[in-house]
Amino acid sequence: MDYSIAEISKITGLSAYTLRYYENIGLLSDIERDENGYRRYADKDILWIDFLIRLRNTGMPIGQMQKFAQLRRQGNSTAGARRALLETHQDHVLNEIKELEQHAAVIREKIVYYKQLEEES
Amino acid sequence: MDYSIAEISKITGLSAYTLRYYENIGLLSDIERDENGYRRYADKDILWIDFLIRLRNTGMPIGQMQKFAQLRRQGNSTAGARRALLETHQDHVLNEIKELEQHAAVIREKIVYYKQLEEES
DNA sequence: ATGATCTTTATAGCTGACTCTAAGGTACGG
DNA sequence: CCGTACCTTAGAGTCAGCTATAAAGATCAT
Repeated sequence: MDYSIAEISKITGLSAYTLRYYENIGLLSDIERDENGYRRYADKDILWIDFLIRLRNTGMPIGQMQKFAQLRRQGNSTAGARRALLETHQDHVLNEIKELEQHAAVIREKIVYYKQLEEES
Repeated sequence: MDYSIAEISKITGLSAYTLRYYENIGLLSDIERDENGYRRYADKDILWIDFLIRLRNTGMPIGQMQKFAQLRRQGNSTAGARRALLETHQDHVLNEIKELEQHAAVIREKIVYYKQLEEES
């Protein structure tokens, strides 16, 4: 199975613009082309794009994603480096979750404070 | 006690540029001036700046912070509106925490996968 | 009283991450 | 063979959120 850029856009939620952009900056590579030069995406590309989206959604900057994509292109021998990169990122994510929880607690206090203000007025 | 912009920058971690910028866009208001026109920040300003930082760190866009700051300037009668705004934001934050946890779980699986790859190679 | 080190304003520039435009090629229904 | 609906590229534009520059005034140590 392969897909046009419009189909992949629908499937992944990334715009066609963004898909081309990601390819330009090296996040996507080896995307097949049909006889007219149109991109044809494969199922494995969808998996990879979904993973990129996951990294993005956890706040990984594009520079690091590029590093990761580059290691991936270099084959299995870079598995260690890729794991290390992911573990560092994982630490960031877990840390961010903790911080968000603390912030959320303070915001909750503030909400309680406003409720009191409303009752008094 | 009052503080120069350089001191407040150190205390809050925001650059002097950012402090002036926040004042320009209405996030900070009624900052005192000394006889030379230099800004003099009060302790209440520090509390407010810290709260702004908290909102920022939980991903609140500046536009919403402006809305919040505007309500605050209008006095106690807006407590309800401010509480509502915070509650909506709180929902976003809690949701984001949930999503981050899910993403973190998938990244963990990926890390395990790379560990296997390394052992096989 | 001079140089270094603050501060002020207005305005320009930067970074990250897209998002769109222009100019053109391809496909396909009527 | 015309319209329109895709697709291509290179490059320009946008947006949020700062960050820096320029020109000038104030403070302070030597």
